[in-house]
Amino acid sequence: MIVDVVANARSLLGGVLHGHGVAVRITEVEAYGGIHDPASHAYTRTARSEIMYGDPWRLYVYRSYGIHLCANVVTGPTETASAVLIRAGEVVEGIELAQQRRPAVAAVSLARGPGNLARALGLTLDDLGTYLLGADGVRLEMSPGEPEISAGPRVGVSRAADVPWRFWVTGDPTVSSYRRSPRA
DNA sequence: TAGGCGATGACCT
DNA sequence: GGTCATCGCCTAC
Repeated sequence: MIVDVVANARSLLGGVLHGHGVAVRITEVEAYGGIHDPASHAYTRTARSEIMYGDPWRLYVYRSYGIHLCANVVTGPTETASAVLIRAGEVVEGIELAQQRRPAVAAVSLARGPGNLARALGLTLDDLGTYLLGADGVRLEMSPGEPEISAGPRVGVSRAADVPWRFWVTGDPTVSSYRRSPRA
């Protein structure tokens, strides 16, 4: 199960996430091992994390620091609450719309960082629970091959801060920079 | 029921 | 590179 979420996180790199009129090629992700991972929201089962215990390939959107939204793919299997946080991507469709949502930002930074990515895609809490392999709304298009991948510790987590479950496309300019939690 | 604290980003130096 | 805004959620009374 832990191995699965890591494999799923890696396989999401290079895939394309379609939002509301904007699509991004995923360049950076983090794996969260659900009930076995102290850094995961699902480590303790609450109303907020309930969605992650359900069926896989659903969208988990949560609010961070009161303002930002972050997007996760629930990867299952059911009851393990494994999920993959989408941290960054490259806008490949609907650049004009993304720039409209994020004025005065360089193209390479449009979807750099989880909060920025969610904003570029136009995600809201209404998208919570969307089935990502469906035909409508927010959807995920898997990539056939795997790009060259680098790994490192996850950004901003205070627990399990040294677990190298952050994966990114090697050398890609849209990948966000590493910042360790001050409490780790 | 109240207090503390983020899976962050923007802005300032 | 460092600091701070900001508020919903979780945990402990």
